[in-house]
Amino acid sequence: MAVEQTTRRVTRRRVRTRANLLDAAFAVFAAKGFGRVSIEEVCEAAGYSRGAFYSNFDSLDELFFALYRQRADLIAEQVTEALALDGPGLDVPASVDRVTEVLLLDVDWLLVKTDFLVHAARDRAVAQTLLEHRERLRRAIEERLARATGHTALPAVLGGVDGAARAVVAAYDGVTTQLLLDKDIERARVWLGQLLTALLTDGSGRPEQDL
Amino acid sequence: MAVEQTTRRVTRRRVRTRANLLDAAFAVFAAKGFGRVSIEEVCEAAGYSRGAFYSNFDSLDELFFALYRQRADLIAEQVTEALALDGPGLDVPASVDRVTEVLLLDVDWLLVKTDFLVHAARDRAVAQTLLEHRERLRRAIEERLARATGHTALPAVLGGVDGAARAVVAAYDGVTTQLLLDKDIERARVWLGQLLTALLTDGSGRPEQDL
DNA sequence: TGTATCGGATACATTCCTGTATCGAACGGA
DNA sequence: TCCGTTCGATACAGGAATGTATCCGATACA
Repeated sequence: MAVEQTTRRVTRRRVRTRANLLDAAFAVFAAKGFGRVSIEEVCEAAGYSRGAFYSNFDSLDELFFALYRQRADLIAEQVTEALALDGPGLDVPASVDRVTEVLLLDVDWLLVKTDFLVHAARDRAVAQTLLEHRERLRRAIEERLARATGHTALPAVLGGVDGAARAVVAAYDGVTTQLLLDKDIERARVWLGQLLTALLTDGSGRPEQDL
Repeated sequence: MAVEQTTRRVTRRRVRTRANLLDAAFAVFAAKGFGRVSIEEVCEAAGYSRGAFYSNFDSLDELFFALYRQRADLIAEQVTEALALDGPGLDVPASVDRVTEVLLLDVDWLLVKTDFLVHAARDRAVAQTLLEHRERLRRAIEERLARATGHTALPAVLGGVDGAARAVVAAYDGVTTQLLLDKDIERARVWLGQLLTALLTDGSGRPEQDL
């Protein structure tokens, strides 16, 4: 953290500045990619000088990390909420619609998240953070699926609720990759729905909706 | 391209230099990520001065592009070959083993490829190249699956051989994402096998091996 | 409202990287 | 082997980004 001290009077101005810097960073990172952005650019976009930056962060890496945490937490909450909404039956299309509303809506977030992925792939500590975020999401899915068992059967190949949840995440990641290239959100949404239906049904051709 | 001229005597030395630069770039990009690499670093790793670089490329972007094409072509060939090998029956585990031997073996390649993905996600022209590469692979898979129909049935939800091939690619992408974080190749391989089995069987619980 | 502290602007030194221009050595063809 | 061409090393100038030190206006709190 920038400026260590046992006690520190944190003013409102500081909080605002920090938030503005993070917001500006998000926009700039999304547009140009983390690797092509300088501290100055972020400051300029936020309407501050570099003095403000160094007063709040030690490096661009630290800011990126903070940015990721902020948004990832937000999204994890939203997804958990969205999954908690519906009843015990597993209405795949409805759930997918609601969740993708959160997860696939904002291509900018996908861009930044992928930047963060390649960043994490080269740094154990950062990777750990990302893995934890992913696990939180997977857990939420797992619980959702668990509530549905008894009502519906999952395909055996994946090995229980745990495997099924992993499969959902993998499908999401797979669809994301394609989406980053063709930028066709609607297509991605439909496609994810199909994939999940294929993965979460026993394959009798009868999707397990509303059972 | 660097140094345009209608006719040009290309010496062997030049070819060697170019190849060395590309190889060095691959190593450096894999280790540090495209965004954190300077032209000088690539040259140093290759044992050349910057003069050699500018004689062969105009920018780091151009080199990156050339590097991607080179490796992507190689891999597309290998995958096509691997898929052409076996008979008309669809032996999912065997095919997966053989293909992942090529696709998931080299984490360095996955790192570079993902760097290229985020690069492409922000540049239409580059994205086009990546999409073409992906389509080549998808076609190879499609043909493989087509040869298997009549012997085996695919789940209807995905909508024919086309959809099934897309699903295979998505599964691969999904597993790749996780692999980049946990670096566990064996796990990834097993996991991809399970996913594909789940996706490509009619879900009766009976994988369509050796039919 | 007064005052001590905090936050951010500004200016500066520095480092790193880029791109170009030039030159000698290596190369290939005869 | 000789010669014209090509390749890559070296030196240089310019620019861009970084991090720090300093200062003044803003802010919290009594």
